[in-house]
Amino acid sequence: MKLITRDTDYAVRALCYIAGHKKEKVCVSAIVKELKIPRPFLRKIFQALNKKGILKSYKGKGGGFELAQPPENIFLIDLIEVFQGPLKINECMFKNNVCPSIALCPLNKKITEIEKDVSAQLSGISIYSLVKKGGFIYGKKKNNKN
Amino acid sequence: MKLITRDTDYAVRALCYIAGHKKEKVCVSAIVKELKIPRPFLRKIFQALNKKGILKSYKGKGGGFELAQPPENIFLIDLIEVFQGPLKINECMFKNNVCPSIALCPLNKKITEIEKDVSAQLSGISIYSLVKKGGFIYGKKKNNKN
DNA sequence: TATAAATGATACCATATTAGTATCATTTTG
DNA sequence: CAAAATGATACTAATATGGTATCATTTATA
Repeated sequence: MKLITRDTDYAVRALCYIAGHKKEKVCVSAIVKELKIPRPFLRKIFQALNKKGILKSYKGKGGGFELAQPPENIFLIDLIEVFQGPLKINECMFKNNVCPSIALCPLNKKITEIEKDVSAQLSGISIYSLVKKGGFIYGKKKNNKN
Repeated sequence: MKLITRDTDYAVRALCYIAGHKKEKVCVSAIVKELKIPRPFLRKIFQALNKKGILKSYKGKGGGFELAQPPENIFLIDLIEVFQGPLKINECMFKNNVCPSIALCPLNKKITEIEKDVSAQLSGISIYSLVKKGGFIYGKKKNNKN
């Protein structure tokens, strides 16, 4: 059972990478080289993040991406919601007319509590909080010939 | 994003149903009728629960299933693990040799904490705790001709 | 102004997971 | 022996996941 899928995963890593290159635009090719993410997949991911206002893109030669928001304001929960839709632990247990009432259902109540907890915790993990501790510092570009 | 899949869902409901019929064996057909779960699917689910020692089966005419353990001892986490494998929120973020070390990775650390929280909460929800509150009392069999 | 290097848009494809179905064998009661 | 139950197992359909592929557009710069 996965809470985080591959695209969310890659997005987190790539955003951390960009966050480590503060003043620079970073192009997909550079990240692909460094993080070994399949290039077209990362392009798709970045286009989504761009549309959602998490990345800002620059087209044309010398273009690339930068964070559209400070890394303190980009949270894991946001990325999960971009790629996996809204956090919703259970959505099918109560649809039939079998359970007397979703409002009264004790399971639904408990699951909803867990959901809120998880959501709160995921909302506390920012890109900044991941980068500052050092685990995701990927080193600056060396001699990039592409 | 789902934490609970359909089979786990059905299993919970069916076990609650059985728990409401304490002294009786309950056959698949009866549950199917009451809960509107697809019959062959529920059969598959019950065979899995039987193998895991959560249900006890009686073959032959007049046979059926009963709980192999008291409902106080059957927890949501157990059912999730039967049908969805072990709770593991993230398993792919750290496999490559990109991240310096999984032990140092701040994201892994935080995700692991969330994982433990969720697991603890799911371990606190027993079939009994769902049945006793009344939300899952499905009423006894009426005149069952199958 | 042509070309190279970047992203934008979009459609497609392969694999895995989820949600079942179908069938035949076996057991048990009557 | 027949009916009614589960056991075992294989198959199938739909959806989600993890990508590819292609062409269009923009921009810097030689």
